Amino acid sequence: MVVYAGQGDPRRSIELLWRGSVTEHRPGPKPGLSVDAIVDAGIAVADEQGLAFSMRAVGERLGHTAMALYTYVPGKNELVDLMYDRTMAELPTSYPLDDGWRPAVTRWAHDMWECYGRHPWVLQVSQARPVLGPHEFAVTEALAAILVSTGLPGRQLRGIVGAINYFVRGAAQTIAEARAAGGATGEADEEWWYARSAVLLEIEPDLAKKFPMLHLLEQDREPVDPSLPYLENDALENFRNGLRVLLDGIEGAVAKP
Amino acid sequence: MVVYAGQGDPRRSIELLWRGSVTEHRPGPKPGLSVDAIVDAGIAVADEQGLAFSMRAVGERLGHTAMALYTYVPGKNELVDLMYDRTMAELPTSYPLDDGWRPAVTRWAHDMWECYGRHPWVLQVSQARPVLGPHEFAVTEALAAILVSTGLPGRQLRGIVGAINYFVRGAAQTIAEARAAGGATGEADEEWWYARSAVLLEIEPDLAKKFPMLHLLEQDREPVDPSLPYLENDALENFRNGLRVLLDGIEGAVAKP
DNA sequence: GTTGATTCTTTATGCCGTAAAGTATCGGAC
DNA sequence: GTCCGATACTTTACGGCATAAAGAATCAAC
Repeated sequence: MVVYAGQGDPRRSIELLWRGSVTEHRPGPKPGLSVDAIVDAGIAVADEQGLAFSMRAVGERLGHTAMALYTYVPGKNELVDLMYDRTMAELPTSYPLDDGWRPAVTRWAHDMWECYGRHPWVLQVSQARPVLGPHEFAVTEALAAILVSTGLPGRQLRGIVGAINYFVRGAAQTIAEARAAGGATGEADEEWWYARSAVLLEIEPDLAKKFPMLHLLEQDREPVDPSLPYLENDALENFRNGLRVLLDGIEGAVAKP
Repeated sequence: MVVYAGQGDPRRSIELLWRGSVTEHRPGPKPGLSVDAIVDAGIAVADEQGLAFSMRAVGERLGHTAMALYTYVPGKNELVDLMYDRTMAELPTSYPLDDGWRPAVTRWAHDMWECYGRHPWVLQVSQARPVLGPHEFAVTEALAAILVSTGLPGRQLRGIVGAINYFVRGAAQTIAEARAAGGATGEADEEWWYARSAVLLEIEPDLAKKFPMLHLLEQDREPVDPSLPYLENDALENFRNGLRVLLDGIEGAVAKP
């Protein structure tokens, strides 16, 4: 299931996301943890195990129990929100426009793609309800800054920003989850794929005849980067070609009316 | 967390997906259930509760215990695979090309968008590892059939098929999860949104100055369909405008070399 | 009538997030 | 210096989940 962003107390969540340095504290034992440390540990655990990580795992990585985290963070959902926004802090907040908007958007998309590759669990955090954290804002601001330079009206730019986001996210998901699922069962993704399609061909031998267009689509293949495995090659090729088409569409809109 | 497709025994999964009518049975009590009935019940429950539905809920809807399901289906993951493929059966398997590829793709995208709207949980099923069911194949075959008529080479079409899929999926997710999250907390999404952004503006009053381009992007708004709530209006506008840009990009590729 | 395959229920295991209650540690007030 | 109350953290416990294991009921074939 997907973890929805921000179902807890809105004030508490937003304060955690936007907080400055914070909190001198008066009485009581000195804190052995901090929100920052917990968020870092959470990211590390999620990088290994995905969003299905447990609070116990995060606590243990910090030498404490799961319940210790609840002193700093209201619950797992809010922790995921914080992890998400922290991850977005890895990305640049502006891109040079010297060569125009197109190379800048391309770089933005590649940076985003790589960030998703480093932290695949981010793709499982709902993007519908924005986490509304500062770094998420900054990332979108960076893309918006590039696109505003096209001179297109806001109405059209909103659709474009969405399209780029969806595309990068989707393309990244294809590859990230392929890797993750292989890891989950202990199989390499290649093996998984071959096992499935072998069985499929055995049960449904005339697959190519039943779905001729899909079969046609699979023709005309050559490895983009021979050092990469099959599925990643595929994903990379689709990412580049798809992005090119999308950018062509934007170019058309800029050129026209 | 996301439910990954097909982690069980590949042979069993694929047989379930592609099985014909199946199974006379010899001794033992007559089955009170069937795979079909379970899949239907699963879809009904998931439509209400999302992918976090429990096997108990599905069993009870059929007047049985959770464990009864395991006679027919290896586990929850496989059930979700079956539900996914069954849902894809709602979509047309071909589109007329009388007016060319562009209106056909537009209709495909709208049908898909609406199907996601009816069954939002589908958006949470991993799309990385295709479920490899017959109806999923058929849906993609339909899109491929349209796009092959452009005459573009497979290399390029694969990226385009991906881009369209990702875009529709992403756009549908934005709206579907907005609705779902509202339902989860019992708030309407409008209220949720206003509560969050009110707190945000209170804590960070000069938001518009910190992210000027985002602020600029939000200008130039007018409701597409006044009968719809705010967020849905937004999503619909972005869907239409984004799709237009994407199709323009394809048109450019068709016209050019 | 008996055997054995099949359906379904019962029970139990081991996860999960987190509520509640208890313990230890400290700063400030007196 | 002593005590109060807030804070940090642990322990224990609860209800929920998927599903393994074992048992009860049902029927066809011999």
